[in-house]
Amino acid sequence: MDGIREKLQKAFARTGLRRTPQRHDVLAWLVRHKRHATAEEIYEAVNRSNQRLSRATVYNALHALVESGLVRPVAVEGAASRFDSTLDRHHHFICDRCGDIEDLAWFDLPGKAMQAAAGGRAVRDVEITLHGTCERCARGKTKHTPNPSKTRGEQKAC
Amino acid sequence: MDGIREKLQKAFARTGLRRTPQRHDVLAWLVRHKRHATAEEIYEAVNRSNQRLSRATVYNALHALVESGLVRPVAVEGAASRFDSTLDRHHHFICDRCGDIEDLAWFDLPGKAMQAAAGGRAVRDVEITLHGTCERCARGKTKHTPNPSKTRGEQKAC
DNA sequence: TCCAATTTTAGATTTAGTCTAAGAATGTGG
DNA sequence: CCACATTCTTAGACTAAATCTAAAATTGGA
Ligand SMILES: [Mn+2]
Ligand SMILES: [Mn+2]
Ligand SMILES: [Zn+2]
Ligand SMILES: [Zn+2]
Repeated sequence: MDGIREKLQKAFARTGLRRTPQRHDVLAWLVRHKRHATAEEIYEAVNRSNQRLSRATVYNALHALVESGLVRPVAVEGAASRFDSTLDRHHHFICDRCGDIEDLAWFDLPGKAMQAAAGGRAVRDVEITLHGTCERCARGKTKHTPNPSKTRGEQKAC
Repeated sequence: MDGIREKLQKAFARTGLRRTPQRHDVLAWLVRHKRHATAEEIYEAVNRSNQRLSRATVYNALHALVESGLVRPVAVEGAASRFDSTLDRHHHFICDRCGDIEDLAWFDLPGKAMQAAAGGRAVRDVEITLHGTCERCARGKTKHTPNPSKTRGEQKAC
């Protein structure tokens, strides 16, 4: 029955990243809310409850969190990067019609083939992304908004 | 002995994409030169020999080429997308120190596991990207800066 | 408490990419 | 060949994404 606050404190302690109020708020929002948000979305949401939080700080915090492994970035062709609080290992599916990013269950790569391909390089991370049409778009129920950066309502004090 | 011109004509014919001088120039440059160039790099290079080629046209051409499968985009976290003339199937390695993108030999995914993870989604393409430290950076003799925006903030020897 | 290092901030700046509206090129059918 | 609709290209304005700056605030430790 650890609260989220304690959980995040442990996460910060584990990685050695200094836990500032801003970093905490950004990570807490990511953990609690929809994944794959853009920096701008995070800024707007967190800034609502913490008036004095600047865009630059969101970027700073996200960079720090990514570097320490608490957050994973997802690059999207021609659009703003998205961010994912990595609780569990998983892969991604990006719909090329609506731009939505969905989580896929983790599955392993053939380690031997991969190592052969990587040669002498030091591999820190493997990223697998499937591209295609999501089920909603396949059903024709598409809003055709490849750049879906409009508000999430609903935010709460941390 | 087909020249590059004939090869590209065939490629355009095969995909059904209209071959305009601008699209041809962009694709020809990609095929001939370094892969993984940004739209801006392509614009600057091609524009040198064809004074009347606009930035918008480079983007238009790249999008058309990507859509028809002659070029593949490579999204990079926090930096401009790069473009790759796809001659052969391969994967990518991105160095998180210098930002360089290197080609890796193709290897297959466990198709069964992948299909299970994808569920009902229509998968058009699979993208595998390894992240880590390239051999040059590992050796500490980095003088290249292929992705200048990746070397922001603190960068020591890389 | 004091201090140096780190972090945050607002706003300016740079970079990436799209959009617009007018003109040029293309191809098709006559 | 021409007429004409369609597609493509263009310059530059515009929007969006991300970084930079330098001053102020916060922090942890001595
Ligand atoms: Mn995810
Ligand atoms: Mn490549
Ligand atoms: Zn979709
Ligand atoms: Zn490197």
